[in-house]
Amino acid sequence: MAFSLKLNSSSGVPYYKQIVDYIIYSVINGILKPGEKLPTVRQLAVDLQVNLNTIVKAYSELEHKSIVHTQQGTGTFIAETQPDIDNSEKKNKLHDLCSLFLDEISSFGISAREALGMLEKIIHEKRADKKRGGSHA
Amino acid sequence: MAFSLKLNSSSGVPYYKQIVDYIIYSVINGILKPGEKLPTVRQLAVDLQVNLNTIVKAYSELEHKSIVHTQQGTGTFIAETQPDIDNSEKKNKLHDLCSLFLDEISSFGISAREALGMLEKIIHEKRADKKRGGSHA
Amino acid sequence: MAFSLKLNSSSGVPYYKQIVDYIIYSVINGILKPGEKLPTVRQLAVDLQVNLNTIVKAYSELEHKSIVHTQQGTGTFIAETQPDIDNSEKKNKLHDLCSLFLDEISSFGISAREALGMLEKIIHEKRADKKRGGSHA
Amino acid sequence: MAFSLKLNSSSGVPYYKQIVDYIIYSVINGILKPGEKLPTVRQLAVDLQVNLNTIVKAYSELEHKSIVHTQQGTGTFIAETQPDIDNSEKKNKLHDLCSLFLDEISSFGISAREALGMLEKIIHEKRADKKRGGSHA
DNA sequence: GTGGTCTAGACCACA
DNA sequence: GTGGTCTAGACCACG
Repeated sequence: MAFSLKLNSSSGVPYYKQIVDYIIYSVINGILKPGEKLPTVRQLAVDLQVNLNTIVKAYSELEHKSIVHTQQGTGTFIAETQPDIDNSEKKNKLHDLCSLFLDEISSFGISAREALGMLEKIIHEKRADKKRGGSHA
Repeated sequence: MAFSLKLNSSSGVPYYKQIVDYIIYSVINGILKPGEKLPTVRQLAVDLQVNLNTIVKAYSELEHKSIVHTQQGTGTFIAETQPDIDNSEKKNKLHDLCSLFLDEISSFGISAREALGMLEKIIHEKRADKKRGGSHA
Repeated sequence: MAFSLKLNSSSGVPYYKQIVDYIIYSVINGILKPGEKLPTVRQLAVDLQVNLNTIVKAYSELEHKSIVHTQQGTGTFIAETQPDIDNSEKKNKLHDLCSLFLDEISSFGISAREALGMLEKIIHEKRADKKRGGSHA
Repeated sequence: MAFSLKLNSSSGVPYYKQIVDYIIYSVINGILKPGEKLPTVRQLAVDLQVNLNTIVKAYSELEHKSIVHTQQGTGTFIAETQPDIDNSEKKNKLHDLCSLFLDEISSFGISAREALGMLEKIIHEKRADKKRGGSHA
């Protein structure tokens, strides 16, 4: 079945990046599983109503990141082994990013409470977008 | 006087936006005070080693946001009345920062749920630090 | 009997070429002997879990190179006379392998000069090993 | 000045890859130096007589490999810090690749001497190609 | 002027 | 049918 993704043409985020982000998000959250076949480039182009090359670019990006694996003539698949940062390193990275984020917002006079609220709002919006999408076209 | 600003050429954030952000940040934090004169576009272009048009674009943005005020032939000044940095501008910045943060963590294979957990943990730790004395940042 | 061949889906080398190379390799090294019957295309397709057409293409290539010989309704056999594997075929293979090798080292930031030096060093070591007895690989 | 590169349309190697390979080769061999500006995508497209998008693809590949660095509106530059594998690791990698290469050729009944000859021939051809090119168009 | 993105449409290699 | 490459040409953001 097609993706539940609707491209946002007014956000300024390039289509190809929205597709990349959506697939990464889906892999992280177990919506797409290792080995699973992605839609063909042509099919997804039709579904999302964008040019074929835009999908090609998105899939290429994902291949560069080792998130998907392409076999010519066969299709594109979620990679069996996801490039997982080893656990302790991941935890460090997470801590650093979060710490940096809190520093940044505080330098703009924004409270942590406000930031958490905004984060939850954005996450919620993204989920809603994904649920909503797919019924168009 | 020159700014203490170093442009980051590898972050992907456009120069003009880095300049805008820096000046807003400085106003919020009292580093630049209402009525204070900003460097001329030419001077700042030389200091930051960027194209003149880049500074022009940054100053225009700031003028558009009513954060600075340009007097023909005299220069550019921080506006006497900072209308709503606390409202619309801060909210925009907050949204941008949060969105960027979510992008970043997802590119490291970290889920939003994990990040929120870590943020809350860090916030909690900081609070505890403050109560205990907070001298060791 | 089935081949001891595992197709590598991540190498970028097309399946049909991997099969061709494997059979040529087997003929050169006496694993497959002149007149010996190859698996049917159907059987090999099942064994290697690839599309039937992939085997057809591989066998065609081999037939074109006069390495195998197909008898309608009977099967495919290693040709009785291996005409010039030692000449044109070997030369092609040599060129391919060398070209691939140079690509690989350059993608690791290694210059051709360095590689040639290392090759000569290894060759020299192997010769010395052989003279001393050669029992340790 | 333009590159001394002539695209080979009959080799089967995609244009964009020939360009990537050429630039990597040039960086490794000090022909292009860190910080040096590459031709604009439009200029190179004219010089090599290929479509602009082909150059864009080549430069993108190089950016993915962290070999070049792009600043929108300014141009594309050889990265200041080349992604250098640390020295001991590089040496190990080199040894492994060479060893593997020698094993491979010997399994095809090719002698090391033949391989070295072919390698030198290919290297020589590549150099000649680069020298020859650029005078056309 | 510089790169970034997108469209429309074509031809080729592989399964 | 599947992805890979390439062309021609357009519009946008940045410097």
